[in-house]
Amino acid sequence: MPVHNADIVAVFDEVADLLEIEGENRFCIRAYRNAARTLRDLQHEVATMVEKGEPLTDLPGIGEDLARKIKEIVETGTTVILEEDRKRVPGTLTELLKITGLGPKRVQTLYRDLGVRTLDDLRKAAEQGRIKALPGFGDKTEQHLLDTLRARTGKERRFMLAIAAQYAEALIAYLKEAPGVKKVVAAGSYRQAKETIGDLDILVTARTGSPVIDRLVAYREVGEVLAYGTTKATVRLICNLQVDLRVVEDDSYGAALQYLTGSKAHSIVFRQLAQQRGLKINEYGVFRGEKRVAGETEESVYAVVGLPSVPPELRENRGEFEAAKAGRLPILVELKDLKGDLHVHTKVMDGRNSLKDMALAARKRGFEYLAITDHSKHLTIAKGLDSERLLIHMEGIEVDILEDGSLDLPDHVLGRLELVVGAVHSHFGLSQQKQTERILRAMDHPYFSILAHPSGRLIDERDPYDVDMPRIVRKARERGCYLEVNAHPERLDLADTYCQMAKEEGIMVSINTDAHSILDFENLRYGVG
DNA sequence: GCCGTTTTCGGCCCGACTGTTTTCAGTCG
Repeated sequence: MPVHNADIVAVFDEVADLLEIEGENRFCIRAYRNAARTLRDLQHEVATMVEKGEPLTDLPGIGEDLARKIKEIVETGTTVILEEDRKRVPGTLTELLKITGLGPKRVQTLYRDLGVRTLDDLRKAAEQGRIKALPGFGDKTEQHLLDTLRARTGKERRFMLAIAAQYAEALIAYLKEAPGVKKVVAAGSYRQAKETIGDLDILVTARTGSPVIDRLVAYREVGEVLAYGTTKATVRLICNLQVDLRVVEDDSYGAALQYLTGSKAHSIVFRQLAQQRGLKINEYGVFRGEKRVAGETEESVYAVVGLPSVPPELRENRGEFEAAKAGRLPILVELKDLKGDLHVHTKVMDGRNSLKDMALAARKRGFEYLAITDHSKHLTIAKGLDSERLLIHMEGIEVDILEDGSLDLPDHVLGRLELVVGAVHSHFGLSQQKQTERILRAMDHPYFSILAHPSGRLIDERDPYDVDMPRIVRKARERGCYLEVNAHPERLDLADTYCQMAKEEGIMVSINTDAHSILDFENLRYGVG
């Protein structure tokens, strides 16, 4: 059975969880987590490296010991240390860690004193009132566990960026009206323009005594207040989106924004860099001893470690530090850079607006070009249209890639088009090899221009089909065709890490809306993100 | 368990809030 990076990540994460419950050395635990993170971000299969005998210790956070364990997992699917851990403590305890309020220490207590091994055990113990008597637990904790377990019916929902934006923008406008407030800005994964966000992090700068936290708690959309202090508060909106609010003085704005934006992996490395220079960095500023040396702006915070400010979207510890150090930070694409859209539909097929409406809307945005790319399978129906209308319509096409990788239209038709956008709309369940071969074959077609929504995923709804994306990327380079970043909030593929790969391979990506109405042009901001 | 412009040993990001305490551990981000 082939062992994927995700399998090794799962083993390392479980080892880390179990060691933590056992109260082992926390730095040893962190080493497993760091290694898991490295493998999670890796763009190629580590099993292949093992096969080729490439040194795994070149990977960050992988030393002699973990390299050996990776080999062991690749060969046997597991590692002796995990199996031994499982003998000492039940593996099912890791699921308890996912409950908010339960960390390793409390899980250990629950297991040791009450024999709780599973979520079901936990629920029973709570219902019997046996938890509140444990040391470090109490009435409130037990009640919280009961509430959480009841509410927890398999929903660990993340919000699509476009959905979160609606809540974020309204809330920010509302908070700005609190007396004494200076700046209100969304940080976290929202500011990083991730595809989905787990919660919304809001940073506020305000003069001392501003009632902005009270204003948040009084917001009409707040369903539950989870934490409520003088500098931070956490609430859950009725829509279930969790909001973390943090308030600092205005001269800490840069430090707090940097701190709250993350990602976690980026922040850890960043603080280490500061530490190496004898500096301490926190959300209030950068300090040498007691003296604050920076913090008003993000630029000032990055400058103390000798780096230019890294754009939020790049803060992933995936090479941005090296790039910043070498003065090679990329200039990011911005919305205003877009000159056109190469994938839109009209009401001739399944769109809502006419070709003319779409063209006028595009012109209004300042676009220089627009490709009308209605669907191919419907085009056969369009034979009934008069030839003049058909010809007007024949500028571009979104042609189906059929199961065998052939295109859904004959060459003499495709050859007359300016642009052929190919896409998979069927047979999502093929094996990785078949799916990959299918798409590669389609890309080999002489008229093929752009591979649309290359992974086929619908966020929250449909997983990507199983495809060897690095091969697709290399094929695009070989064939001189392009890959799409579909700006629809549910798609947003090509995904970020593969965009980076495309860039490194020198392949252009086309940010397209796949618009089915003039309103959909607004989605371009998410594609750019 | 990893790692090195201070290091092959001795470090490893940092602070707020909650609940249970009676000065703080645990958890979270």
